[in-house]
Amino acid sequence: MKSIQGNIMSMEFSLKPFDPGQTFCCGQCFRWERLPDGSWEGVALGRVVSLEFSRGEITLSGVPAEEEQRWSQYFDAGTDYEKIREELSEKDSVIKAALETGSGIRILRQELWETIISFIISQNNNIPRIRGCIERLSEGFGEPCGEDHSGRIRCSLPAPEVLAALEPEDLAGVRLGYRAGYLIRCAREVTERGLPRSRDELLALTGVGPKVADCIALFGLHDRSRFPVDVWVKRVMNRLYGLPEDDVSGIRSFAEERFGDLGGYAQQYLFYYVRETAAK
DNA sequence: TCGCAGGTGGTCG
DNA sequence: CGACCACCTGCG
Repeated sequence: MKSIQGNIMSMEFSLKPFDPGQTFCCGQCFRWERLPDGSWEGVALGRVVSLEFSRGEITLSGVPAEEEQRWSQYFDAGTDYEKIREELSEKDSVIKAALETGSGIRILRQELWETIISFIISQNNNIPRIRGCIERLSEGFGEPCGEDHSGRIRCSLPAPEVLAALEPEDLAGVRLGYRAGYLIRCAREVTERGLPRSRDELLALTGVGPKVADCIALFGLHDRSRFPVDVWVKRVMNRLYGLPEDDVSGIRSFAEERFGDLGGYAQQYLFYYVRETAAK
């Protein structure tokens, strides 16, 4: 266990465009939350960090200065969002409206193994429960990362070798349901074969089908052309583009045709757009 | 009570 | 190959 005692450090870097609420709530991550004072707290890259944002400047607390590079990369600082947004806005009026609503979205560069676990858990599941599962799994089997605002010790997700050595019964308390078996088998496959490096290698893992593979490829392998089609995307593609909801391959090929290499960004804007405008 | 939630694996035809 | 369908869990 690494000690972060007496290491209460912070760093600042600029990011434009950026909106933490939009970025953390567009479906890509599960371990960031808004605190009552309006700041954000997250567990990522092996640390518990708090984030404040104003006037284009991010202030990150709980991170040593020498990790600045790592964290600006996590927030995708090297990508020109103005250019991407400009290019996408020329495609059609639907994506243009979505770009307005989610003007501060960025696609985080998350750790691969974390995205694998997270999106296997996400299948046939809802967001509050996904978050709960990830917390219980971390707390029970991960490594301590630090204290959060309430003084609770937060942990990383367990490494592949740790999960590989478990049996589904060991994970009963995490309440993953049938996904516990998927996770353990997947961890064993990763321990044997190494981490996946392509969508095809992802699809060869237990618990990873087309949708989950696209999410992991997009968020964990940083393949920005992937366009994950989940129920929300089906909904928005039907409502706004008139495509049949049950034809996933039709939606995929439409997206590829329309958005090309920028499919991943388009998906995030559309996902956020439909969630924001969801007539509950 | 029952369907549904950010799907997938297994089994049929 | 494509169409079904069971599946843990928790909530409305």
